[in-house]
Amino acid sequence: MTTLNTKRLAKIMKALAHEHRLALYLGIAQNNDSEVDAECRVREVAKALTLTAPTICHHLKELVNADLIVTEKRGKCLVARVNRDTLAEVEQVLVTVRSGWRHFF
Amino acid sequence: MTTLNTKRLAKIMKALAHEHRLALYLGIAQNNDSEVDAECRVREVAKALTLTAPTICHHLKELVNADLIVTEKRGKCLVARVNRDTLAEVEQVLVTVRSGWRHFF
DNA sequence: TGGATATTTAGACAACAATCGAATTGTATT
DNA sequence: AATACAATTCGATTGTTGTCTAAATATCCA
Repeated sequence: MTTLNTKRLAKIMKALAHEHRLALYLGIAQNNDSEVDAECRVREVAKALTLTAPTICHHLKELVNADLIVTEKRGKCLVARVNRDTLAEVEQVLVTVRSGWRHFF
Repeated sequence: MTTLNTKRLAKIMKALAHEHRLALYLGIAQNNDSEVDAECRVREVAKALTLTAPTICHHLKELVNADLIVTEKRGKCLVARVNRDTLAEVEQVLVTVRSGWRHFF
């Protein structure tokens, strides 16, 4: 787990900075608690977003790359779940900033 | 205070999604608690980031536009401070997502 | 093995965004 | 009013990214 410096934080933000990608992320988060996180996210969500599969694939890669989600192949399909640790890290920064911490960078 | 839908959240994220702009934001946050928030942020931070004034100006506008900061002109100079409400809103979403809320969109 | 379904890669294109230099506007001071 | 300093606007350029189609790869099942 890398330290959350400005560069890495910017990368995480960037991954969430696009409406479609954010919706994708939130969609994954939604279906995340259920033990049955075992459907084909990609194709399913693709429809909901009226985007093509390659585009979704591209967005997924960015989310993975920012450590926001992890993916796993199950049979033909791909399942994804959010990485709560990353989320917690970001939360931490926001709280810190909001409460006026001075030693960030 | 607008509702924090996907679109608006994406916009906020986008404002923080660039390394320089994030650094700018964090810099503003840093000098924020002090009652003496009364220096020329822009030119000052511009030097720290090795960017030109127009570029900083551009970034500031995006931060303002995302409701992340508010600016105020004091004499020749510009002072800025973070909008904690927006920050709190985002925090709220992250906490919500992390704890598995299902009713976001 | 062959067909069906799902994801990924590759390549192309259009839209967007970051940056700069030059010129402009605003404000204070003399 | 003139000068000096700070910020902004404008226009151009360059690099990045979201999206698509077409093709490739992977996995399951009959």
